[in-house]
Amino acid sequence: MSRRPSPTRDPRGIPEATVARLPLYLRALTGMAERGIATVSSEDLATAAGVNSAKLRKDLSHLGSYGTRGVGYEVEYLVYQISRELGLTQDWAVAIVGVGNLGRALANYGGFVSRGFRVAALLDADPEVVGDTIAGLNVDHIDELEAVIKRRGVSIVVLATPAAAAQQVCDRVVAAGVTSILNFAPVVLSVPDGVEVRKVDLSIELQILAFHEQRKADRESGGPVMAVESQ
Amino acid sequence: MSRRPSPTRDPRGIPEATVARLPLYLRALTGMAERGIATVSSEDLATAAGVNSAKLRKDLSHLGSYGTRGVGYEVEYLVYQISRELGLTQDWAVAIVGVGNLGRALANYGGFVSRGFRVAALLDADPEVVGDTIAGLNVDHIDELEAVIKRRGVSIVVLATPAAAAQQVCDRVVAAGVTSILNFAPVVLSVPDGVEVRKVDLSIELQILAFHEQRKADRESGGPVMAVESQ
DNA sequence: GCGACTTTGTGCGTCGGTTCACAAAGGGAT
DNA sequence: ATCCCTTTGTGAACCGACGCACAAAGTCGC
Repeated sequence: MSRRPSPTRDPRGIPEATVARLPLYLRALTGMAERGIATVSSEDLATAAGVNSAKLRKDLSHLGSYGTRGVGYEVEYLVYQISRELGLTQDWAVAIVGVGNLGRALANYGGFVSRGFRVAALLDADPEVVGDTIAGLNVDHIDELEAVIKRRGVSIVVLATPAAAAQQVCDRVVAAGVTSILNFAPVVLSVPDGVEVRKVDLSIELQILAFHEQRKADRESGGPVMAVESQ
Repeated sequence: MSRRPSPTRDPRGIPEATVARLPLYLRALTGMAERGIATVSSEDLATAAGVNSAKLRKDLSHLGSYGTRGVGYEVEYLVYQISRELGLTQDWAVAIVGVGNLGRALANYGGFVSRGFRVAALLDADPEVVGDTIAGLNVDHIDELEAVIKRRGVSIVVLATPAAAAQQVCDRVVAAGVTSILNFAPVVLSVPDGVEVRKVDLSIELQILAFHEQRKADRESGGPVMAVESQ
């Protein structure tokens, strides 16, 4: 299903890995623009973004041919092109569901709303917090979910609920027509095709770090003696 | 440098992609254990974790041969094996640097400390918050960074500082001997080899969602009609 | 004790992504 | 106007990861 022709790539089909890096390039570029830098080479931009320069050039080549050989890329122009490609020239109404510690932090997080995004609604089930004003926004009751989504044109929902509530809220959000979800709850959400879920899981990140940390510790103590291990 | 023999894989060399999924399996398994499930098939566990069953079996096979053909995996035993592999049988002291909205949320986040992790220190530069008690922990001044890390045996640092301070704090943390960092600041940290940095970037996740959202919108409106665009 | 059934562990083809290395393209100096 | 120098854009080899499909292995019922 939805097989791709494969030999000829869809001209607008930007690889997922590239999409994930474009925001990185954008951030580096806006920093440069603010410092008054007019043009930049792939080498310099790659260094600033922490990637390989060949990768950067290939990534940018998927958007079009926006560089000038022998010179580099015009910073302002590239900022515009990447912004447009990422859909940041329009602004997106974001709703945050779950106003616990994390939801509150997200609502107040400045860089979050930086470019193209606007927190348009806060929702929670706890009567204790409903009606409160956080980051200049009133907290609505979760019963209003569907109405709020429609009325304020919310197209991206951030889930910061307890794990137990996440799937249920997710279902309602999807039923209300939302197709982009950023999930902070530690559960695997199941959604129909066509709905994009991205997951941020602090606990998993820590566990991955612990794995590598343990590995290093093992290598140091038992390593040199029984120097087996990948040799 | 550090070339791998490649044909014969290091027996302890677990693929990075696998490591990233182990915490997912672990979470599903602990849930099952709590519900009193004794054994589970790769099919069921895979469904619970939201992955393909072949992938799950291959992942687990990297840890050893812990299943029984015709039966499945013993839940408790597998929990132990994965925990051990991830290094969760010991506990890790974590320091959170930057006690703004996000740092505060992290300090209070329950699931964060779930298994094997313990928030051992909070640090900040702002005299206003230094001395406060958050989540039962005193906030120390950033000047104490090196001393606190040594004294409390911190091996993982969470950076929740403003972007401008992140690299500087990172350098100090690394100089103090820490080799595992979880970075929430929207900057590309540069660290020496051997230091593991994982990055959580809310803004980037949103931008990726916006890209796909715009794509869907394009496809619906202009897609079928003027399907040209770069053709 | 044996046969049928279930489920694991894995060999192998495939695919997306990364990197190298270079030809093509443009700018600036003379 | 021409040549040299810089930097882009990309062909092609390489590499890890994914998923199919199946043989090996072990259990349960009779």
